[in-house]
Amino acid sequence: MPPIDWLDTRAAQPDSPDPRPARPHAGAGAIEGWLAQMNPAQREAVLHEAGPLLILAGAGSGKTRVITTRIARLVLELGVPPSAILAITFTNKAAREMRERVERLVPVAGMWIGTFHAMGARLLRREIEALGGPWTREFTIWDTHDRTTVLKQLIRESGYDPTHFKPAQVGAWISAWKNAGGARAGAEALAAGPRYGQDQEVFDAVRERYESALARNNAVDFDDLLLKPLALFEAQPGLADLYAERFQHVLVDEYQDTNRIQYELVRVLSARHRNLAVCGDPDQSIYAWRGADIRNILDFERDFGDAATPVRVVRLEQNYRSVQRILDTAQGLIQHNRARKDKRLWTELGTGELVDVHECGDENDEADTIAASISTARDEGCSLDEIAILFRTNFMQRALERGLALAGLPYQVLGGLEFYERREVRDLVAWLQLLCNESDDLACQRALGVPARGIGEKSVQELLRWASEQRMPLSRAASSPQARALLRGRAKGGLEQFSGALEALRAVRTLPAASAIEAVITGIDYLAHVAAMEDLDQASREENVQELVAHARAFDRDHPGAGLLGFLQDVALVSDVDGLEAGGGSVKLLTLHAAKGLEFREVWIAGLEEELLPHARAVAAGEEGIEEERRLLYVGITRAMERLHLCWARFRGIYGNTLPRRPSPFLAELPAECLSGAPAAQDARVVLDDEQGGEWGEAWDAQEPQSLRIGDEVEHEHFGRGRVEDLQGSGGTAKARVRFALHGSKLLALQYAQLRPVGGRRR
DNA sequence: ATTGTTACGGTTTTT
DNA sequence: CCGTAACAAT
Repeated sequence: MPPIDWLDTRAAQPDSPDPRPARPHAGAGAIEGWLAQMNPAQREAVLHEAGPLLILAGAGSGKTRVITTRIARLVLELGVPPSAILAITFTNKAAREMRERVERLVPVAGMWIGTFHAMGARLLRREIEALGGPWTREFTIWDTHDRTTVLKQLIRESGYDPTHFKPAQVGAWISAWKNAGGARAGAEALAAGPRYGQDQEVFDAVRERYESALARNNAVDFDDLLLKPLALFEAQPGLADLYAERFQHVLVDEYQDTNRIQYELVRVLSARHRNLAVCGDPDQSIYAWRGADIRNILDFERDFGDAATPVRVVRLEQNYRSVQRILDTAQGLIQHNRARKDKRLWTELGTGELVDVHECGDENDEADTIAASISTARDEGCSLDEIAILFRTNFMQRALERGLALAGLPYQVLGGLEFYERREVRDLVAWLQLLCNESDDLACQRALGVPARGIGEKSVQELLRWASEQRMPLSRAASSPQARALLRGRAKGGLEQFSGALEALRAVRTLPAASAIEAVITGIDYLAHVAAMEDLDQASREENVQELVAHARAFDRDHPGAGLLGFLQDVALVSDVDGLEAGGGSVKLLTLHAAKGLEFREVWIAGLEEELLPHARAVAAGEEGIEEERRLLYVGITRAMERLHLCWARFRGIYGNTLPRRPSPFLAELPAECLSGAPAAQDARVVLDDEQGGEWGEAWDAQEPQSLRIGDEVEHEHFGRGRVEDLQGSGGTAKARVRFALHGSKLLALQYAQLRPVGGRRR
């Protein structure tokens, strides 16, 4: 088996047939030119040579440019071989971008650039067999979805009710436990993990089963991608030394978002040469909820510096992205965080226009407002590519999409996991996983029913039972005549068909990804299967299949030699497919989290409302939660280069109910002199200043429910005229269902909605 | 075993 | 409201 090291072998130029074309790269002299365009702080960060380096980089301060130039200089002037450089990013998108930008400057062959998880996967592909467990280098990566599926079975097997112990929740708990160090030590660490009272016993039992399922299936989950390398390094210091020796320079981006395990990995990998450069912005730390520990960056100086080699700290505060007004707005907001090192961004890009605050009727009105304004911008020659709409939670996406579609504006959703969640994609991926890793029972279970062969739930259970008795993987059991004897009728024939297909396809594991997928599609006659499932539009299913093949082809082109296993790894780790799509000419829709690291000429942030931003659950978590939400909005604001629009709606449909909303308290924290459309901010102030009273208080005085009758004509300030269809509750909880001419039927809380009776009736 | 129906529950954010 | 999941029917 050839060494699996595909990230090393990526072609320098995608369109070139030669994997290693001799590209003209900048000579050493070019460095002077790059440095000349930089500010002193940036230069300092680039030129720093040995020892730990902390780059505190504000939003838009040219951080990526500094890192890429720094890498280029290491190679060109200090003669560091590319293979001695490890650059870690937080998202795949960032990794891709960094690789592309470094590639333009110097040869990158042999350089490790990727996310923590990709790095872990890569390391394990080489070394997992040294760990001494049952894993082989063909291991499967189980994603969160897979984990949930497996847990559901295990919870049931353990005699518990999956509706009570929710698989996803148990999975989250197991993940937290593993990351808290549970898997690495004994009772002491066990106590360190979060505890769940009397459910603890159940969690522990399921967790143990889950871990042995991973081992039995030759699978690892996302957490293992970080934990196993660390365990490996701890068990075999010699191996750790080997890597630490290799990586003369380690660079970590978005360091404020690293968790404890990542911190320790970085520590091990940089231990020998101690040339660790980290880069981050505490104001943009938005992942505490998944274990990121902001102390990693705050304590960096103490943790990695000593008297002989103190940490060099560089602060990048000149912003090259946004106009001053946007920076002032962001600054005004973030200043409200208490736990914060002060920092002040400045720009030479001019003052810019005021930030627009839009007060909308409801989520559809919000979407229409945004769409209408973007239409106008387009007519004035603005490219849609440069416009983004950001939102807090995914459910908001739908209304926004609708508004854009209605206005005939092309859009693209970024960062959605959708593609790999599609059934047909998962079907094919399951087959591929199984062909690479015959121990993967999960993939096998799925593949057994693709296409439908008359092997139902019961037959699968039967096979599983027999397989586990024989201590063999499901896929091998499926090919065994003894197992076949357990089944009868249609299932028996189906199983024969299945094992035939499996046998015939066995060889595809060594093919390039695209060829392998095509072979599977033919081998199991998948397109006929797709055509047979007439539930949704099968045209789009076929398209998805074609798209998967196209992805594979692109992967093969970019990573020659990586093969099917490499592709599957990419599929497991890369959630955003957008980089591969032709994304030209469309408005971008994305969550605030997904927006980090990106920039757009014009940015819209929707849903600046109480309970949404800051999110109710963050608020419940206390002041720290609110501060993280504030940072999240800060990230959103600082994505904008020229124009920023903030929206909130007086009503929003949530779970089918239209609820009255209040503007986000964050709006009141923005400097008034930066805003236009100020009423919203004033409203927010009223809310903050005086919870009960003020003009709003009056408006909220409860209406007499008796004053309305079913059938009454009423007028609503945003929805216009409508007729009362139904009344329910009384007093403060009284609600009326009103059908509006233009907005359909809404359930309105009378306490908040100001319904004016029309047609003579007075209250 | 597949299909159709109904009930229920869920929405933070992601590698 | 919507999508999924458990259930019933053929």
